[in-house]
Amino acid sequence: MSERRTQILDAAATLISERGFTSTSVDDVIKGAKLSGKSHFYHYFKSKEELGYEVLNRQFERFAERGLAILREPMIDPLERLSLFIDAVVALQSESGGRRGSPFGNLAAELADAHEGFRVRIEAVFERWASQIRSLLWEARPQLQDDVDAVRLSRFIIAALEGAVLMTRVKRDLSVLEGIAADLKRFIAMHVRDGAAMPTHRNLE
Amino acid sequence: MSERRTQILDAAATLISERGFTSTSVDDVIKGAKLSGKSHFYHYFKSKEELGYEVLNRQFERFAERGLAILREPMIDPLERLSLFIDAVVALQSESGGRRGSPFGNLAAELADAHEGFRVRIEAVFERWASQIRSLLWEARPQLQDDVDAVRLSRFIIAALEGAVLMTRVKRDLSVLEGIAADLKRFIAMHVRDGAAMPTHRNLE
DNA sequence: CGAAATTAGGACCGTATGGTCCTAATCGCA
DNA sequence: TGCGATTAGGACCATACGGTCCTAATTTCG
Repeated sequence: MSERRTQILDAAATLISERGFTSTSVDDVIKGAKLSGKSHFYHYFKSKEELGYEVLNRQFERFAERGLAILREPMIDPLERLSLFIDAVVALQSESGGRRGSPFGNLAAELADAHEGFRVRIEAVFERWASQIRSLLWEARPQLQDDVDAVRLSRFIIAALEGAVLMTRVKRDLSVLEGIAADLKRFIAMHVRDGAAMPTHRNLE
Repeated sequence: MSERRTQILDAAATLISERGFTSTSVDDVIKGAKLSGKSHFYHYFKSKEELGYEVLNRQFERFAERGLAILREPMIDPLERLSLFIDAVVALQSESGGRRGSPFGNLAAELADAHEGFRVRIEAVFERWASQIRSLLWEARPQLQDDVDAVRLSRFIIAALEGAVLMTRVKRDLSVLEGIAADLKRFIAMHVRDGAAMPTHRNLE
């Protein structure tokens, strides 16, 4: 992957997460990536749409590395991992100072109804995310109550986090996300088997 | 309020909730409301922005009448009301066949970072919504545990619902929302005082 | 009736959009 | 040395955007 390409993708990612896909023009991206002109851009991408798809992919990869990876840490108790993952989402959001939503939630709200190509790709992103959580819940099965529905619980976690990021952005107040994250942990703890010991009690309580 | 005006507002509300504010052009609204031309439109609204504000207001009023009103029903137990309200959100979403998100969540994701005027108005909407839930929780105080934080819980409920609507739209599957709504009720039930009887057990369990 | 509000319809403007095409300079590398 | 990939930069295009202005017909209502 050429350096210029990633430069363009990075600039586009920033712009899209700030203004949305539709409101980000190709000329904006060119300016942001300091390209010489349109032909320079179209040398690397065949259309703005394709750029958008690649940006989404990279955002997910980045999230997979910096967020979802925690869900697979082999040396940590699964439920503790889940709690650390929630912390990581809060931390990632803090980086942008509470501004800027989840890149997935943003694109979802903007394009889910209007653009089938994006909708399908965003759906795939959420599915991969949910699947990671499901695996973790499966692993934590001995500590969980028998009737825990991993599919439903994983969806609930994602929805709560996405909704929390959205509200945090609207209120411009990070403590909104922190509060919801804490409540979400309590909700998860609700599914723990009575006899099972809670991991470290640092994060889930 | 003249009939034409509401006609324009209704057409705009539909278009905006389908394609977002930015992607809805004044010409689209004119077509949708069957106006004769631009001057006809600008006879009623001084700008597209102002139209957007009024649409948002109307969406909230509609939501207040068809949704939030349930939270204030005087003859029903407060927690039961909360449960019925969640059902109402699901029902409202069903009307659009799972498509179309919350008009607030949509605008929030699209404009919260980009347009301060909208951000402030959307924040006010969420605040009024949260305040209704807080009142209800205050009313339900005797049935709730002492340490229930009404501010936090109300935010959690809204975030979960907004996130749920978003995911439902992406997956084009209403059962996602139904599942999250059910889990949300269980989370609320978690805050009920041990001794207190659950209302009808029909909705909260 | 007559004035005011509403409807109708079109011309126009400056700006921005995604995208194409073309020429020429520079670069890495075999 | 020479070839292909990259960089540079500009002209151009059809379309769309929000918004203004103007004229004239029609309706509403005191």
